[in-house]
Amino acid sequence: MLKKQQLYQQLKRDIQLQHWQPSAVLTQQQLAEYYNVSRIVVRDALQQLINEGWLQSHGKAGIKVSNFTVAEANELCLLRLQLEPLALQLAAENLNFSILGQAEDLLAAIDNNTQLSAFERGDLNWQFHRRLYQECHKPHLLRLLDQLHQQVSRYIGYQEQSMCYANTSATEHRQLITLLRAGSIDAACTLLREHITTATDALIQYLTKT
Amino acid sequence: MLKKQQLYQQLKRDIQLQHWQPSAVLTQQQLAEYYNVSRIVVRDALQQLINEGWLQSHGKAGIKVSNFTVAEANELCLLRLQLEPLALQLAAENLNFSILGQAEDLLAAIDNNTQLSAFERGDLNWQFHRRLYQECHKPHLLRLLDQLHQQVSRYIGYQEQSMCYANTSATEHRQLITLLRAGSIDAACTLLREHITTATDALIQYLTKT
DNA sequence: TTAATTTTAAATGTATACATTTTTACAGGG
DNA sequence: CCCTGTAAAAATGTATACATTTAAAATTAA
Repeated sequence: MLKKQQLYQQLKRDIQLQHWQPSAVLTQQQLAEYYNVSRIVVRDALQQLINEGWLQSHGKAGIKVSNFTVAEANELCLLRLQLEPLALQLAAENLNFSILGQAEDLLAAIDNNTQLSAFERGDLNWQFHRRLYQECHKPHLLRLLDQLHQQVSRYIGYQEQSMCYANTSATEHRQLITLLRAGSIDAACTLLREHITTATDALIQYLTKT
Repeated sequence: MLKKQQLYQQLKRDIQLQHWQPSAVLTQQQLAEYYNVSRIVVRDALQQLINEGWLQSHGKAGIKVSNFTVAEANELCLLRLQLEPLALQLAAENLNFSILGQAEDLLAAIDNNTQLSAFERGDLNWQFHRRLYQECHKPHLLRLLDQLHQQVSRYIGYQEQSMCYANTSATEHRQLITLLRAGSIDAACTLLREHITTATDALIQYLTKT
């Protein structure tokens, strides 16, 4: 595999694990030494991570790890509420039983594996949502949704401890599929909105508690 | 200035001017020779342009210039309709006379300079909208709006010839300011929606005509 | 002639080396 | 003691060189 991609993944993971603390200042050289790759590779990975919001280039002040605020969580929630139901609605007319089945398989993969790490569970979780949205066939909308998900996934290190909402999440996913099968699009969108709000609330509760 | 940024700007401009035709296949080496810089610089600029949707990496098939479709124009319109009025609404409570004045100055800069190129006019146009949206103080929302604008600005080469809607645009801008001054937020949002739709229609009309 | 396989060329990824800018540290004057 | 200006050092931008992969061409066998 490409070293650039390896480092990119590794950096994301290490940020999620809070190995690099928020607002820590990183330099290309540091990282090149630490991960034992050339600075070119580091530069490529950094630019990508900056574009995706994991890092922030404060110009001369160096590169900082983006930190997390309640305000940001609320903003991301607002944007997801604005775009995800839209995607679901547009996708609805293209959702057939085959696709819904694929989505259910992803849910099964989560439930059947009690050993999954928070990261793997988070990935599958998004794959589930994404599989449904995908059928809207709107590349730009999907791109924005992917970006928003990236932002949210930055918090996943925090969520690992506060796993309390995992069960309600699974239930809501099942309900969503049921509604879509029945063709109750509006109800599905409403449920989705609640789902997003619930997840955000759990996260905010955790953030404010610590 | 940084060479990377120079090349980045130049490439965007050349794509807008259709110097590099849509779906043309570019290579790093070609571009490095053509623009007389090292491949490192080209790589950096390309990655950024790929992230912003100007180019598409087809893996082994090389890098292609994104082309334009009516479907894409419609999708971008849909997303703008979803997010721009939201930003305006959120910004509304923070808009004071000073900020509205600054926005009007930008409009004046457009009107007073009949010599402006389509690019410069497009820039100022966006600066006007952006100045208003900015007051929503939602970094992620603003980031998404910037991205959407980037996508739209890719078409500007096409718009240059079809300048017909410039006048109505200027009028709508004035009305928008007036409504905001009067505190008629909802009316302003409605007008904004019409504004976006009008601009998109003009573009689509041009795209389908040729 | 075509299909397959080896060889060759070219493009991209990566590393090292050099240049330019920026930061820091320190010395001397106010 | 602080301020400032200059020298040293470190970090980043850029170029060149090398390595690896991928695409193309050509040669050979069926």
